[in-house]
Amino acid sequence: MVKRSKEDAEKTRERILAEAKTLFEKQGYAATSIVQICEACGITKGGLFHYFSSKKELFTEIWTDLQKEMDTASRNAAIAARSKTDPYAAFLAGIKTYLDWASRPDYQRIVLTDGPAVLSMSGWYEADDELGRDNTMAGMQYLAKHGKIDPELVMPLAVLFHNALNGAGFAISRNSGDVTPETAMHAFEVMLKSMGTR
Amino acid sequence: MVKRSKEDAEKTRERILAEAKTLFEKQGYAATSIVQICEACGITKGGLFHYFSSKKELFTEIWTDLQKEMDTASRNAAIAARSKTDPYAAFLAGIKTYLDWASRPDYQRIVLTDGPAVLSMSGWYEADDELGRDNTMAGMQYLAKHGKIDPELVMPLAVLFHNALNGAGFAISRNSGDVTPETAMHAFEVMLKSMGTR
DNA sequence: GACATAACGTACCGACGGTATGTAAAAATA
DNA sequence: TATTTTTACATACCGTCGGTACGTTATGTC
Repeated sequence: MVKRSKEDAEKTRERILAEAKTLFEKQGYAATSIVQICEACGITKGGLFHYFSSKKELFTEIWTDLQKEMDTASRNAAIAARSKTDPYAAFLAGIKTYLDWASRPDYQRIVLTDGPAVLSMSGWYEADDELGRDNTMAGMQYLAKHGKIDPELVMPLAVLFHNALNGAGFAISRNSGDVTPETAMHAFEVMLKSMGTR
Repeated sequence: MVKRSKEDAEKTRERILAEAKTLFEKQGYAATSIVQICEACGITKGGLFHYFSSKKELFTEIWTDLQKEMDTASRNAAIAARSKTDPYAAFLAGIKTYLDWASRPDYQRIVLTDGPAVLSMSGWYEADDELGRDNTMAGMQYLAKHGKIDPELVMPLAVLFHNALNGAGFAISRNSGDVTPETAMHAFEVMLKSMGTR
């Protein structure tokens, strides 16, 4: 068993991604070694480095996959919830989906906790901007278009709202009692709608 | 020169903390080695481990110091800005101070970026809760006391606002144009005061 | 002045991320 | 079908890392 077919090779690659993701989620990036990942996959380091040129690159792909999954999920939820009667419906549906994701342990650990440190902050923010913040941006632009907020504030408000959500995800997963997906969602709705009624 | 006096020892300890902080800020926690810190201090590993039992412990102390500094700074700013005419003044002054800190490179890298990964998220949140969120909690409680928001939402709203600020700090330091300390502050003020006018 | 202790230095260890190289089977080529 | 090239790994090795064990000597204490 020294060489597999192309199909098997693809499976090996996905196996590495899956096992690495599990270990990164459970132990964190730094505490997870490459050999540990290899053992979980039944291969050796030579095999892993054939597919990924570094531990960081492997992590980055896992990170990106998670972000893209979340992005399409919340985008789809927003589209599905579009309504002519309730202008906030789509935005809030996207938010709700994001909150669900942000309270998931894998998203928590990989994207929110380890991501910034591993991708050295700038890289994290670049990608996080492009993906996660689109939804909040759209929401804010909607409010601006309807004269609810100053157009100059679209960007900073989107940043504020987006990170408010990130933090809510943290608090929820911590499960310290006072913050649940429901209360967070409710609080966010209050926050958002107050903006529109001024 | 194998043994210094107690005064010198204290200086050595502070020297380690200072040099380590500089390196952690510039290169990040993972990319900074203990020997590198030692070289910057003019000592060897034996010396460093005499004061700090692990790299993580050293980092934790630097992290805690930074957080405490920021906390007292924003607390003092809030107290100094207290006003009978403007109920938001104290709260906003605290916020402003926090925004200033959150846009500092050392606070950025050490507390916001590397902190969660190194302190494994739960530890980060514990301390961050006790320190950084007190101010926002107080602000929300003020609003609740005056009937502006549902008391049940004090906690989740504090979480949302607190993390909105964290994110604003990131965006500011990234300096991508649209978000500056001024616009962020303005946006935050709008956000906060909308809550009170409903 | 004897003695314990504090403040380091020195030497070493296992584990880590990464590289260089080997190898056999699959795929491409003819 | 025979030959060549490439793919999919395994093996062996390297420098560096965080951490430990232990040594050494000046300092404080009685």
